[in-house]
Amino acid sequence: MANGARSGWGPRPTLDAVAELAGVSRATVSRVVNESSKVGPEVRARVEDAIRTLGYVPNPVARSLVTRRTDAVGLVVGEPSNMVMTDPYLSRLILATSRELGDAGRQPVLLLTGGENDHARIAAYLAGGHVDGAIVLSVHRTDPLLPALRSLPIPVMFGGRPWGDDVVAAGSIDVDQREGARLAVEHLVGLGRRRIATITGSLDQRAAVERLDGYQAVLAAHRDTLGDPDPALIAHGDFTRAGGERAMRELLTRVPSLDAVFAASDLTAAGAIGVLRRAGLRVPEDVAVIGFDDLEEIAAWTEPPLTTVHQPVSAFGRRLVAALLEMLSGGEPVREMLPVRLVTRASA
Amino acid sequence: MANGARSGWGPRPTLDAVAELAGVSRATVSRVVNESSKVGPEVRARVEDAIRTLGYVPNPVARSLVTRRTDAVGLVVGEPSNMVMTDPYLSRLILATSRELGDAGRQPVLLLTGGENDHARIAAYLAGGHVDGAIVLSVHRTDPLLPALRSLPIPVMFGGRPWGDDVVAAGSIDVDQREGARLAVEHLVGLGRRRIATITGSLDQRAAVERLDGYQAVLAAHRDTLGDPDPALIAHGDFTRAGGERAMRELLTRVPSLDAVFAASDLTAAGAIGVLRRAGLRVPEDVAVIGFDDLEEIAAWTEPPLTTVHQPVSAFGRRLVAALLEMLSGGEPVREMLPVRLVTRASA
DNA sequence: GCGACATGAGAAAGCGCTCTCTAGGGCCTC
DNA sequence: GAGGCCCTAGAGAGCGCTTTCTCATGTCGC
Repeated sequence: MANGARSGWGPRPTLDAVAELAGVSRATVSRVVNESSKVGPEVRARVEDAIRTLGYVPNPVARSLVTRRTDAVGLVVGEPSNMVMTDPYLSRLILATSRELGDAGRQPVLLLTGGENDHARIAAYLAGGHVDGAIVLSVHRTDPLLPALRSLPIPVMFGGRPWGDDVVAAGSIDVDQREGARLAVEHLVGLGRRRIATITGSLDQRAAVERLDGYQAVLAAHRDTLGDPDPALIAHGDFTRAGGERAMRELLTRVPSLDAVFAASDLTAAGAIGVLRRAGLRVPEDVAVIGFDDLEEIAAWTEPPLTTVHQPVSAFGRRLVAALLEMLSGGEPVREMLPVRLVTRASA
Repeated sequence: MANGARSGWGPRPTLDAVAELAGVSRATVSRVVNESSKVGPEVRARVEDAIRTLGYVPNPVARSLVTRRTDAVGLVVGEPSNMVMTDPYLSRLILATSRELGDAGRQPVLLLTGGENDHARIAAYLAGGHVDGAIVLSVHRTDPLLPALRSLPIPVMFGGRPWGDDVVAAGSIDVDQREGARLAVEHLVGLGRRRIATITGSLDQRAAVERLDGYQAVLAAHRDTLGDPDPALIAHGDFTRAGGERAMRELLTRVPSLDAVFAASDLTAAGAIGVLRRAGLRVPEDVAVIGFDDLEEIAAWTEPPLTTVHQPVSAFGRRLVAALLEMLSGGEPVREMLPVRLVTRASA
């Protein structure tokens, strides 16, 4: 009925049907389906025949009612209402993780937070036994889902450490954001740049804060040559291109003499480069620019190609899934930091 | 056990527990949970109390075993092995559809085809009663999943008409690809351009073929002013930026005199513009360029901003979901074509 | 050649929920 | 004031599967 009235959508054959056709008991069919070794070759063949002629497919719902597992994993994506689409890095991470789950025989169930009462629905979904565990990507500090995630009755892995992860009995994998920022800014210092600005990401995401931290750490470390850090060199973006443009314009107004910019994302960097060029400044001659992410679609195609901090997207997804699987089989929550590296192209 | 040994992951309270605490029968609790009207206010209150103190959450698995519905919908994305990430249009469509499903109280289950035996796993998943219906996006002609999709025991909606949709008992929504191409190329003709080239998308996707069709139709219609269509003006891309660059270089070699390009995607157009400018050609003065998709992140940020065919992403998702819901409640499969429009910016 | 033992297959008890069917009041009607 | 109704709540039968427990074989050792 829920399936409507179309032909071909009828009820599917059950275990009993197969059992009857094969002249065995339900239990035996179940054993065959689940590849238990305790079935004689002849009986097994008979059952397999029956399965084939009936086109039997086990009902996963009935199965998971008794096995208490669904082989599905929630993929929760914190989405600041309108912006998830805009972030190619996040898209890639989602897909990498999702593929990784598929390879592990787990069905990824994508859950986007963002709508009105979404977080309630999602929390209920997660708590309701629909999935064996969850992987959470890109939660924002203000996400109303966050409290619920802390007390979920299933294992949870965070991609990117959540705020206050010290109290969460969940694992997390993160890219070494601080180190990435450090590499980038050190590179700029090494290039002889003296007035190094930065455009941050949305500071309600921890990654943005840590990239800013890394930037500030380098500046502090080179206080002798660079002088006291100038707050005017910090402009706030939001990881987007438009945000990068806006911030770059601000910076240019405030500190026309700047000679380098460390942007919190490739998109931001691309926006910044656009503004710089339109302002008649040459990249990298007048202003060196470094991004963060190393997204093929962007970094390699800016003019000039972008020097940027490479984030290991596939490895990220892989580790996330591996760690969750460990937790699912009783292991302790994993905390891990993935290395980054600087990819030097033409922009710095 | 599947949940490991961590505290707090224990068994959840069942309907019986609630019933016992409230001093009523299971049936009554079920009625309260499902908001049946047949429960007296006093009893209802008692049950609600019990639910609250126990923190009861219904087990969806058990429920759907009897109701025969899961309230989940499969979101199948045909992924040419490595490339889904690269297509921002597809990402947006996925997310729009997914959000739309969420708003309709249906849980989107993202299924990416692409891996080795993925199609078998996915077909089994879809046929296995995990979801009530499916929405299929971006299937390629050679996708091994396609045959399986044709004979699924559940309602299916295709986003973008699949190859040979005439024989599929499924619905489809598509953007009017031909018309979009027609608008674009007519615009170029109207601008007085005479040697109008095109860069196609992957021709194993129907959208690419139809955009090419539209292009050819306009050229044929203007044969009197444009002369006989020149096959050298058609170069093959794959919707990506790199593909656009490659194709543009070919075109420039083959037909240096071209004065306009219709690209099958914004990404492709962006690539083409890059090549043109590096070749010392001005856009749009020397060569006018039109894209397809109208993705904010790209179209508005090329230099010059891109004239392009706008695809209604949100409406696409909305209609797709609405049509599937209709089928789920017994309606006939919907076939529909969404209108497109040309967005004129600076590149043509 | 008899008991001890694997080994393969069946019977049956659920998993947690929904939903029909049934029973018991209270209230209305005549 | 008795019969009939409606309304509420309980009993119980499954949904399709897994899994223990049990039993009937066939096999081996001594």
